[in-house]
Amino acid sequence: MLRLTKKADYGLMALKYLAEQAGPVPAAEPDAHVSLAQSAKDIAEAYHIPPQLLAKILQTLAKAGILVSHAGTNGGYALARPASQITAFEVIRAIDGPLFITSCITIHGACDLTSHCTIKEPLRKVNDSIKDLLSGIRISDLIETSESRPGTETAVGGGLISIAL
Amino acid sequence: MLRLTKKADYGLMALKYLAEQAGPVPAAEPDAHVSLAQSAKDIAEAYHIPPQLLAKILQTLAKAGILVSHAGTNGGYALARPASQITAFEVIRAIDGPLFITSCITIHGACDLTSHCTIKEPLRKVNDSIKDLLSGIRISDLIETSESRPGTETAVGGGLISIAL
DNA sequence: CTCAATCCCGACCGTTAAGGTCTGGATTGT
DNA sequence: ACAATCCAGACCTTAACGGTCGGGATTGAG
Repeated sequence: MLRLTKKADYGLMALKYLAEQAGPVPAAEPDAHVSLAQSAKDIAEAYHIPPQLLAKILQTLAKAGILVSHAGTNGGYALARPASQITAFEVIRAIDGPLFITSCITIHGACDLTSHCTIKEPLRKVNDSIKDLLSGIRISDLIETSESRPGTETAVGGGLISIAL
Repeated sequence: MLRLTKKADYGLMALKYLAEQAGPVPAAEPDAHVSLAQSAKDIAEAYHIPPQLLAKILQTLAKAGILVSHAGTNGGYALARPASQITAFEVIRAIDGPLFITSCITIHGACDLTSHCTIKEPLRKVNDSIKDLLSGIRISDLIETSESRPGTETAVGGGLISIAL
């Protein structure tokens, strides 16, 4: 439950990969274009994920304006913006669709049980909080975080959270 | 995506209902027993949800120690603890099972793609944050929150969130 | 100009889990 | 003894997820 789809996972991985390929920003030209084009096939191989599936995911991200694509030999995908300007939220939303923690919260705000579903409001706030949470994470945050010595069980608990109900 | 199951929804509603039935704490006896017994059938009717399904949910919650049950005529379910000591997190966990935002994070911490899944750590923190978020919500927070004049579109944005990556 | 490497798109399919039902049995108050 | 309730498990249906396939449209390279 409350699970991200694998597609979203794959999408985030791919974006991270593209951000890394761009290099740690050559310092010289900060506006040099955001990342080199990589083919779907290459990225899929790098992470051992089904190429055809990843292809579709990348297409989706391109349609959403997160990636730019280029057909032809040596074509591929590149970030449409710097990695620091792409949030996990928009990626997930682009791939998995709108984010609703509960079936009560639909696009129109109404729920099938409209009147009797007394729990809607509080959950809606949780929903928004999660949204804010994911909006605060950028692709650039994903790279270089992987430096956790294996075995050291990386104390994770640091999530400082405050929610106002 | 990232959706709570309906079962969890129903469970929360039922708990809220039980908490309300207990009354706004008679002020006199704060330790008077937490709530009156209500049959699964009654609760189901109150919210128009399938009785047999709710029955199973309540059984699950009873097994988890969140509710106490009593068979026989005028039997039913009651909160095992005061509503202020039951968190949304434990309810959801009891009903939907362990909370993993991504398929990468399993019970053993490992993921199928173990080595190449480079995104695990950051998402794990998101996971923990959501857990903390839900742990901060108690059943008692759910009641009386529903006072939002319909039509006033209740500005929701107040979720104060800070996450430390 | 042709060819190969790409991206693009829609159809298809198997598996799984969610949501819900049914049936039979075990408690317990009246 | 009986009716109301909880308990437990098998069962079914549907939809979404994860993945595959095949055909078509770009575009750079030789």
